[in-house]
Amino acid sequence: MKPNSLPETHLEAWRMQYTSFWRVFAAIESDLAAAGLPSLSWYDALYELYLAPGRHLRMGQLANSALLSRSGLTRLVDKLEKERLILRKACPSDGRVQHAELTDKGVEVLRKIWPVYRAGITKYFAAHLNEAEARQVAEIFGRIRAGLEPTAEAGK
Amino acid sequence: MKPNSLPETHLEAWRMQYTSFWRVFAAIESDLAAAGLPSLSWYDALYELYLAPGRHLRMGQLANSALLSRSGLTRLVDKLEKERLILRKACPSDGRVQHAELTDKGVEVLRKIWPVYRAGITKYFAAHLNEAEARQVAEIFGRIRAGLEPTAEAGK
DNA sequence: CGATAATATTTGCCTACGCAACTATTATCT
DNA sequence: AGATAATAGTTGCGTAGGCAAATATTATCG
Repeated sequence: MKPNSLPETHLEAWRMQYTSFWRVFAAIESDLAAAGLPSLSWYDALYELYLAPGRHLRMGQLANSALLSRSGLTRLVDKLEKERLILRKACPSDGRVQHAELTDKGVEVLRKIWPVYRAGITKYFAAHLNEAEARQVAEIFGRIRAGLEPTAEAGK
Repeated sequence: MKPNSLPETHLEAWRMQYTSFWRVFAAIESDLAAAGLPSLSWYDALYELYLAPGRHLRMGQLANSALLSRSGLTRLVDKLEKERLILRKACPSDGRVQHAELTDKGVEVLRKIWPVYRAGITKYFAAHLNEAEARQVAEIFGRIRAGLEPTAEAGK
């Protein structure tokens, strides 16, 4: 597709996705706040650590996974560390590197957030999709995401 | 769908949309900044005014359309007004109401932003969808959005 | 081996934006 | 009409997060 060619249908798809995303996102954040829980950025970071082997990641990797800039991640990790949800560990083999490691308390918090987050995803998003549509959305947005993976920048 | 029932497929759809949205959004914002252009929040507000009959809207309506809180919109309008892209007009029939009205200079700025925005949508988003998929995405996210329209809150 | 470049993280500074409180105006109730 | 409630917008204040510069460490090149 040429860079200046954007069919009306595709533009409409973008617009719908754009506005619906913001509304769903705001609704979920609002539910979390109402339940006295931390916001999605905390969840994202904790969850990425939860998935990581050994429950730890380098700061830079975590920044990428958690969709933050490096400086943004540093501040977030400061707060998570102050709450003892993660801890920083210097890397023995490379003095420049810090690892963020999920604590048991961090796992607990993940488990507290998830029911509210899941209910929000269900109510605001999933309730409007049937099974086939969900599969298609996952596939389509998987493709879109793959076009922008940080590692794909090599061929730039 | 029960609020605690979230099939794996639907969750995967959410995750893909979530991360791909943030990446595409960041890429477009980055392109705009690199071109010395204002960010999408400016575009959104100006464009909503452009669409509105008479090219003006009440502050509250504009806040909804532009996906901002009322206070956030007030600050944004302050900046747009300072750049003469819009102007505030008191409503003659209701002293509480202010209208934001798009100026010709505002239209010009919209026209400057659009090519870069369009190229970003095309490259990062639309290039990965065929026609049928685009139609489906528009329809699905239209449904999702409809579930969260501010006006739909009445039945709450 | 020493100078220079590259890399990982942090810090200074700035902007965007939300919530709650405030002001001004209009609607409602008696 | 007068008191009270509702509504529209703005402002005070706080937090999140980005960019560019600073720092610390490691890799590379002569």
